Parts: sequence; C-alpha cells; structure tokens
Amino acid sequence: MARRERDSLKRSLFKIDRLRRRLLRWYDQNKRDLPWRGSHDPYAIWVSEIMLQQTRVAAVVERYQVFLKRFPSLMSLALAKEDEVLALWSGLGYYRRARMLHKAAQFVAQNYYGSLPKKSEELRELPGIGEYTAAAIASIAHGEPVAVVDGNVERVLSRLAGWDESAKLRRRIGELAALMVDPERPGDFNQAMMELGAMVCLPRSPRCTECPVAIDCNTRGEHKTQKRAPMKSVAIAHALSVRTSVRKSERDRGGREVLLEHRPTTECIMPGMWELPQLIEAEVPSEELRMTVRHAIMQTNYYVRIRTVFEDDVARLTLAKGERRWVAFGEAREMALTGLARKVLTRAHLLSTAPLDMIAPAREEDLI
DNA sequence: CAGACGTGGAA
DNA sequence: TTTCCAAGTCT
Repeated sequence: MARRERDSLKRSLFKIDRLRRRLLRWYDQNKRDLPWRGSHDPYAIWVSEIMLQQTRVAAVVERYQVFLKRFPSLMSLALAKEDEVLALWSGLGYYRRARMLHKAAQFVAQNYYGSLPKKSEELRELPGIGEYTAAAIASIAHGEPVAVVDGNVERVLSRLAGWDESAKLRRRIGELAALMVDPERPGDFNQAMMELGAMVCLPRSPRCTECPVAIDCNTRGEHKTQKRAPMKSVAIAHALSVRTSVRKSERDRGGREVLLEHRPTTECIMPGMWELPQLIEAEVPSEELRMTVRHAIMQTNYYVRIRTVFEDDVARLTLAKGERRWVAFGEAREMALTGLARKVLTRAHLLSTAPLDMIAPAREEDLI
C-alpha cells in the first residue's frame, strides 16, 4: 500500500475503531450457532479450520461433529491409522487436507508433547497450515492479534476500500486487514469479517441494507470476479457388483458384499481411496443400467452410468487398476470411499445403518 | 505464480 | 440444465 494511503488510513483510525465496534456488535448479535464456536480447544479449532477450507459450512457441520467424537483429542488423532482418518473425511473432498492434518497431529505428538504451538508463526510450519489457517487458530484460540485473509475478507475489504481486481490486490488487502484487526478481540474480529462475507457481503447480490458497516463502504457491492475455465462433460461408467458373502460367518448374518477397488496410491486424484470398479465400455445396455448420476469434480461434469454386473462377468467387463475386495455393506460404510462411490452406494440403499434384514431393496432384481 | 486438488447445493 | 462457488495449501 502506498505511503500516502497508509498515512491516510492512520489519520482515519477513529473510523477504523468505529468500524470494529459496529462489526463486532453485529457479530455478537447475529453470529450463527456453529459447533466450533465458543470452543477454546486449539485442536478443535484447528480441525474446524482445515475442514472449512474451500468447503461450505453446511457441509462441514455434521462431519465436524462426527470427526471430533471419534478423535476428541490431538493424541487420539495422532494414534489413528490414516485409513480411518480418510474414512471420516470421505465425501468432503480435498483429501490431502486429511492426510496433512493426520501427519501434523503425529508431528505435534512427537515434538510438542501433543500440544499445538501457540504462535501463528510456528503453526505455519505444520503441514496443511498456511497463512490463513495459522492466523485463524492463533487469533481464535490464543487471542494473537493477527488478521486472517480468506475469500470473504478479500471480498469485504475490496468493497469497503473500493479497490477493484488488480495485481498486488492480495498484498494490499493483507496490509489493510492487519491494520484493521481488533487487538482486543482479534479472533472475534476475524470471524466477524468472515461471517459478514458469508451472510451479508455476498459475492452476488450483497445485502447492503443489512450491512453494519455500509456507512464506511466505498462501493455499493460491485465486485469483479475472475473468469473461470468452462466446465467439461465426460461420460463414464462403473460396475455395481453385489454377491452373497462366501464367508460362512458373514452369510449367517445375511451378509451381502459389494466389490470395491482401491485407487493406486500413485493416482494424483484421490489416491488410496476406494471406489466402484470402472467399466471398460461407457455404453451400458439399458436392461443392465442400474442408475445414472452426475458427479462434478473440479471443472468436469461426469455423467456416470452405473451398471449391475454379475460376479462372473466382472473380469470381462471392468478395468482393474488396483487391489479389489469384496466388502460387506456395513464395512464399506466405514471405508475411505470416494464421494462418487459413497453417493452411488447410498442411493442404492447399500450403506444403510438399519439391520441387515431391513436393508432395501426388498426385490432381488434391484440388486443384481 | 499458475494449476491442481473434490464436493454438493444454490442460483 | 449448467454454472458458480466455499473459512486454502502446496508445488
């Protein structure tokens, strides 16, 4: 930021103070009641911040509670196997987050006696913790007066300052945020900025009439966004192969199994996750078509055909890239499935938590 | 510094 | 229906 600009902002500190007070008052009165709010456990805050990276609050809420119930402490997470951590992350996406969270927990267990470092500078050293997350944890858990800059803050400050999209914007935003963060309540201030971005200062159609700091705003909500690559469409097909377990112990429980395939750990996307075997032909005879789903990954819409395949036909019809396993339905539910596999099995009622004899479909022809 | 990395739900 | 995006990080 130019010297003149900074001096001007310093002369206007009374304005910044006013903005802080308005923002925090609004936050105190309007903040959503989220599971991680009010927790002072740095570990719990850490987990929430990692889960929230590029992921909507609504998608995180339930997963966060399940995760914390299974791994209530950093040590319990550090002691877990990666497969189980990934299983709890299944469907959330960006699985590298889960791996790095796990790795970092093990590192902290080894080198910090299980307690996260307090300073943002030290947090920054841990895998998966970047500028944003380090500042978020340090300010929320320990009151360190550092500002966070996420997508919300970037948008809110761009509009407040009246800056448009340009080079170096990111750096100027960071400097402005650092100047503005409330040294008395940095954690609340940071969350308030993000809450404002999420609830009021929306990317499209901002609710300026509800904005507590509209009086300080230099724009009326205009905000340019970057152009994005166009979506692609790809047709693929997967096999849904179900059999009655050959293991007597499973059969006695009425156990049925689905065939899953392990994605090679060398895959760049979702390595080590479990999915349904891929069919060689994307075309599927209509009488064998079990369901169709659309599944978007990154910039691609996958139009997915799910075909039922008899065990005897699996080798002929599918392309094997990794280890395969017949897995009892109840077991599959606890595995690190890809989002697509979880979606398909859920829609086929194969992951039900109901007793096995209650599992739909009642009609045999629905299954095979 | 681009580009890669997942997903479901809103518009 | 298709697009757009959400509390980023790593390479």
